[in-house]
Amino acid sequence: MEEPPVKTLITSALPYANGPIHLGHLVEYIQTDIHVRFLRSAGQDVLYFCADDTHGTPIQLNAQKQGISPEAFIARWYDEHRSDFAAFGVQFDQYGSTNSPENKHYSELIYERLKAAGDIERRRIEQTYCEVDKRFLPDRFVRGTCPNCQAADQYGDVCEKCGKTYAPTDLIDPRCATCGTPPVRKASDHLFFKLSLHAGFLLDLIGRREFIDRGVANKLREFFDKGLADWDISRDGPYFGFPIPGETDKYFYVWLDAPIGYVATTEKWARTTGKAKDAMEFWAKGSPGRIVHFLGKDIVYFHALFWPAVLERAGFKHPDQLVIHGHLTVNGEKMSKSRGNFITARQYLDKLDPSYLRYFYAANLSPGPEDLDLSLNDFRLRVNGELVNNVGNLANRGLSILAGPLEKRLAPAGDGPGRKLVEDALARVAEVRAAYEKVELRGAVKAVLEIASAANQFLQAQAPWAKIKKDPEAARAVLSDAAEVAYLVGALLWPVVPALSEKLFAQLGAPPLTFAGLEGAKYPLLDRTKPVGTPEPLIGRLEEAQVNSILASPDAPPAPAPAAPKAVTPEVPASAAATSADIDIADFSRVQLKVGKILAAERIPKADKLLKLSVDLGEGTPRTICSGIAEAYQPEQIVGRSVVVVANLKPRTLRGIESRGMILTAGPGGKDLSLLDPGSMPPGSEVK
RNA sequence: CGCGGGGUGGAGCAGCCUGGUAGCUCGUCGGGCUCAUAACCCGAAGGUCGCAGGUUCAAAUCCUGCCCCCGCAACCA
Repeated sequence: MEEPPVKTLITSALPYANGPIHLGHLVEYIQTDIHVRFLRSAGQDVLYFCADDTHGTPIQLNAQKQGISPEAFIARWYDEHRSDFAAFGVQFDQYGSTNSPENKHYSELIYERLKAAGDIERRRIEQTYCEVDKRFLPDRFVRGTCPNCQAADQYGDVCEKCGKTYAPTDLIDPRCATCGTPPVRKASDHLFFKLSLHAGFLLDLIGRREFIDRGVANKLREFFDKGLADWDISRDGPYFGFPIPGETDKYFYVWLDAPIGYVATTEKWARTTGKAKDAMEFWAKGSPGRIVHFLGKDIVYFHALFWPAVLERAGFKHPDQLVIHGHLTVNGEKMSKSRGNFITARQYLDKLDPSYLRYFYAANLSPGPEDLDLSLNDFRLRVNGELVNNVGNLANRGLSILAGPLEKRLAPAGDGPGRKLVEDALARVAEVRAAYEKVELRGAVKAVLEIASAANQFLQAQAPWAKIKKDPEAARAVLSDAAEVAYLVGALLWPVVPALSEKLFAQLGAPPLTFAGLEGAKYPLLDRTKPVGTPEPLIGRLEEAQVNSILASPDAPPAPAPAAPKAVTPEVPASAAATSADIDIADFSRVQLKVGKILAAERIPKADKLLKLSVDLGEGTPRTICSGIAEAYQPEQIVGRSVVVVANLKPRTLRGIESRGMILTAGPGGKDLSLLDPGSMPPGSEVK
């Protein structure tokens, strides 16, 4: 039965052009790439698009800090992102940018259509404005108390406690997140997308199981329970983004034009390749084909609510499916610079082959939003035990006899004991295929492992290395059949580790085998008249030290040595693309460490972890330093103690108190830390 | 009562939606093989599936309550 190939347009979420690609990003891109490769291998017509997300205040401010234009700033990240993805074998049909003429065009088009449909409303709102920074503060740059549930320190757009969405000016006691001063209120016209009108449409959409994971849909329903708020899609200048047509000094909010980047990148692809007239062949309402977005659970809100409603109202096609993945943890913890387990794509690539990571992610990924843990120990053991020892070794052990004493010739297909092995393996192709289709990657990997394992058992039982002495042709038959399975395994694992599969095909002297090629395939798969190639190990084993070396941070290795002072990780500007493991002595000497004596200590109201300290650094006037040690120490027990202080740290306001310096401690934090003790040296003494 | 995720042999996980032999990888112990990347194969030990109730002929799986851990967030500079 020939079905017409399904045309599928697949995207991964757009990485923000404000920092390096890290292993957390790669969960998504690798998951998506594997799915795309599978569909392609199965003969489907599939396109994979992505782009850099380039607009918004953080990028503007960071560019400003570096004294370059936002355009120059995002250009750097664009190149780096592309090369990182390429190195991991993530193959886009097109990689665009939201700061492109195509995106400007579609952002304006969609906006005009929403306006024409009566979905845009102008409202004069009071907004927070920082007179120090001379700008309106984006939602995320205002903090304050939630007007709905009184929770403290909430962002300006949505309360993390009660889920209520509101405007930044609704906050009680707001303050500027960058400079800490209380902002003033200033009126300004804003444009709203009337999301509230489309609750019915959206509820129906997220109720479809094929659209989104059920658990995620349940979570999303909370927004409806509270009442869907309209969506403010404009921002006042200064802002890095597209000017809104017909308005003065107003720009599209970054989250309006970011997903439109999917459309814009489609357009760019169409123009570049000439394979379609324009993006509307895919995105116009009623267009044939499927649109599938892969994204992380943190941005479901935008993709499942705003985005489909915007598309629908603008006469576009909304996505058919959202595949939501969880977040990456490293050694069981959230990946973060301060924990020392932050691993960038570059750091990884400097040390390890991308195939290991692609394999490990696949072996652990299901289609749901569960988090994935990259425990480095587990990573090594699993990769070695499954990919290297089982799959890799299967190919190598059989081929080396064939290529050696048996002179690279395969046996003609026969009815020997290996035939059943191959036929049993072929019988499982449908299962593997089904798992890939459901993005149940770990299920696919598991089935492949069982197939490979059966072939290893077969070789063990048949012992061709013994047979060869008396009956070389019997050995040849056994090894040829084992090679069949290796060939099959190569095909089944190609979406996961294409580089290894291709290597394997070459060693077998066989053409690439695809899922499409396996459709109705029968024993034998290999052309038995062709000689095999030269075997060599597909991929080496991972050594413990090698794996640990991808953690560049000095306090990361499971140290037998006493814990290093935790706090010395300097905050590197996001722009410092080069993340190097070691610093030289000059870097270290920039940190001014001094002995300080604690003169007074008190709790800070409503702060669980902070103590306000008065510390003598031998400077005449004692300094005020806030330190997060309240869970480990009572104020009275530390008065009079000597401590080590970072003296030249940039002052920072914590809980409204300016803290000038940092107290060094050892240990993981919380209740479990201890102050570093400089002994009896007087206040102001240098520490080095 | 902030929201979410989770507690299954020594470690990490699957199974739970659609009740009915507790499975996978690693580790441990014993054996085999020697072609292969100290790899491969066979066998064994090891779990009252967080706790307490309930429903049922039958509960890891459904219901109720409780305990604990993690994430988000943040005041860890």
